[in-house]
Amino acid sequence: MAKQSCCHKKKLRRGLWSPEEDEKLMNHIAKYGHGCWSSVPKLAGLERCGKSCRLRWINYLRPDLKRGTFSQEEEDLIIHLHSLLGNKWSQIAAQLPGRTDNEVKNFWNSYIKKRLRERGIDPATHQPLAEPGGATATAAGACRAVFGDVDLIPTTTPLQAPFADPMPLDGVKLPLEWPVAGTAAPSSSLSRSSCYLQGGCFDMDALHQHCAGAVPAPVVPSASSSSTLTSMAEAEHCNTNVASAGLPWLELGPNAVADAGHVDSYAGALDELRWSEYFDGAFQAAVSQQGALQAGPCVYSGKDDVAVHFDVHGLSNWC
DNA sequence: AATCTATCCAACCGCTTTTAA
DNA sequence: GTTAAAAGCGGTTGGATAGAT
Repeated sequence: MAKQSCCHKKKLRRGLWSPEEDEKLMNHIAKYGHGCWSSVPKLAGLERCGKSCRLRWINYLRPDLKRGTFSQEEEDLIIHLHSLLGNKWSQIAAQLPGRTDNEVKNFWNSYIKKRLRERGIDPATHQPLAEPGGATATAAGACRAVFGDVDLIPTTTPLQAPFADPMPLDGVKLPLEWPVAGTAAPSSSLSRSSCYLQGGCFDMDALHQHCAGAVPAPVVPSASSSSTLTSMAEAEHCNTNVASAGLPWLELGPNAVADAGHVDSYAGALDELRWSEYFDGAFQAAVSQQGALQAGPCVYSGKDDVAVHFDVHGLSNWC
């Protein structure tokens, strides 16, 4: 027997949110925080289930959402993280300040997947698609993802965290003109606000201290916002001057040993490889050039036996 | 102008994990 | 240790809209 959702059980309202509902929810959270989500609809005067309220807040009403089109950097980062993490949308979104897992997932499914296929890359495996009559690249787990053996190496310019100034909950005034269904939030009201309701955001103060050369402060990872990786990138930005021949904030490097000099030591052409090149076909050339280096079928793998254990939170150990 | 098709994305569903009693 | 509730997550659906015919 199919289980009915909580909304069905209680005959609650479903579907798109009206501006009035949005306003009720925003007003409630601005005043009291969300607390226990299951009690929010009742307290806010909404005929919705708590789950629906939570989703609406996380995916649309949260003041720290960026919205709008994804930048090239964001796109590249999503692809890279997907190659490492798979469909862990929440973890991927956590590295993209102001983006939600739902947004990233939709972007992936509607745009990136298609684009990768156009470039002859299997979005599921990040390997070249099988050529008709040619060798398949996905031979039964013979290889990890295309970027399976590389690490994210934060370099000179991290993705910009959109909120420089933490906004404490006390006294928070959410602009009521934003966002209503179908309208984009005015950037002025969103870009510098960071909602710390329920302690759900990363600690920019700690980050700034970190950047200023203070004792590295633990940056609290959070599912609702950017966490360690971005923080790491920013820290790197502040403390070191890592030459970046590729993306300004990201380089490819070997996975196994994340030592300071590993970029230089990474074999041949890979250390100059950029995502744009990857998409523009140079990727294919790099594959052929690297052919002699690679014993296995992995396109980017120079160390076939080194398993990848990518732990986003573990990246804090890099500091 | 009308209809069809493709695309995008907000929201839902159901499962898993975490937390509290 | 057990159980129930809450929260989190990823997959999927369906409505709105843009573009093509």
